[in-house]
Amino acid sequence: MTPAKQRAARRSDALSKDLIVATAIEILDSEGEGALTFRALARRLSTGSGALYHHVANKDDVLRAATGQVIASTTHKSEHDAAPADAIRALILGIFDAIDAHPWVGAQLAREPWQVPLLDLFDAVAERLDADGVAERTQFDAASVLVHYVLGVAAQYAAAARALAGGADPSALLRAAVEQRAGERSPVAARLTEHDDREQLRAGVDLVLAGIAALKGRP
Amino acid sequence: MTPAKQRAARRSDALSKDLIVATAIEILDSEGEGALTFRALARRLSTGSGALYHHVANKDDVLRAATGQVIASTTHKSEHDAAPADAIRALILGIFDAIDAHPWVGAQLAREPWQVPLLDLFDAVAERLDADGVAERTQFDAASVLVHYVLGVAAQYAAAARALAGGADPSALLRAAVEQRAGERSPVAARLTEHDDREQLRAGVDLVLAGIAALKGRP
DNA sequence: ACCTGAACACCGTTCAAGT
DNA sequence: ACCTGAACACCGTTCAAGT
Repeated sequence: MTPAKQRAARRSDALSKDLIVATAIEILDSEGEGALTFRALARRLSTGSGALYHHVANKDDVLRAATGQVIASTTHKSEHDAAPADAIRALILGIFDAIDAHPWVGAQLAREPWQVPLLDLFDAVAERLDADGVAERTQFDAASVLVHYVLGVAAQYAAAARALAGGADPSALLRAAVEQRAGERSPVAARLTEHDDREQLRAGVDLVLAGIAALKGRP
Repeated sequence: MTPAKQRAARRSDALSKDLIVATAIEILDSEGEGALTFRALARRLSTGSGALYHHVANKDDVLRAATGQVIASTTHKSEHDAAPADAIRALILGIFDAIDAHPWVGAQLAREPWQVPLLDLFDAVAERLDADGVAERTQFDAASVLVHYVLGVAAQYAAAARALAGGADPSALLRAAVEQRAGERSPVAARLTEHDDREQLRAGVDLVLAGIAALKGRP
């Protein structure tokens, strides 16, 4: 009996793209971005690394699918009865929470933007603003700011997770960078070392929402 | 005469971190992110790959220094007499222009955020708002949104440049992704395929500036 | 058709040996 | 002190050989 047959007999899960992607998510979540290799995938699946290429195109294909799965599961939870501002806050914070739970998603979103899940987010944001009577041009501008904003936060979060996995303390590194600068005055950036990322994201979204309201003509 | 001696005699440029970083920027600009290897660097510098480690810690060190050099050169051009809104627009668009000229900078900023140049940008934005009488909390929120926003744009831009270098047409890929979705209505995202990135960034910055003005209590 | 696993063409980094 | 370049420990991907 070959290993592949053993696996199929034991768990009734023949090798497939879904199984490969699910296993990739397991590895990424438990051991981090650096641990995802085709050799590690093949070992966990009790197969040869070459076998994977019968079901996925390449490593990017696996990462894209894994990211899509995580993001899609958050966007779908969008509530349709909430006020537009609340709905948008929930959408953006939902992306943050997904990245908080799976930091590698942040790195992948920054590496390959405009994947389908992000387009869905873009449209979901625009749709809420449309329902609120916001001009189409402002819908587009706002969606662009919010999606790129959370993309930037995602990238930063993933970098911090990588530093943490590498044994470094990201907040100590940030503190060191803040102090290293020749900057004499205006130490606003120093506050970066003491804020809560999720609360900061919410405050940023509120600032954008204030801008939308202002352009709508009501304070 | 060793190759190193020949190089030194010919151009009076002994191996140094500055020379290594300058050569790395040459490679990144002319051949893209994928072409920067220690072997390629060593070849251009007529030395052995091991010699580089006498002057730089590792590849990240080279990329960090190269990115810092590009970003620092744009932030320094900040005008001190312009209106706060104009100054902020100039700062953010300056980052965009740097990334437009050197797409690999976008990838590196997304990979290792909170490098010193970004902290400088953060402070520069906050300082302009401070001079304009904006509350400190709003200064911080606005700087956070604007810096992360341009970071997200940077990541997307770098990904598009990578796709282009790989022989693909990024805008065609985006169009395909837009059409691939099951999305029935609200095709706002479809407009992504026809906008100008720089103009869109400017519009997004204006939206944030409108939010700042609204929170300041004037329309 | 699918799997196997050695082989290929790369990486970043190290290190004994030179000067 | 600095340089050299082979060697090490990895990658993603391919492919002849099997079932």
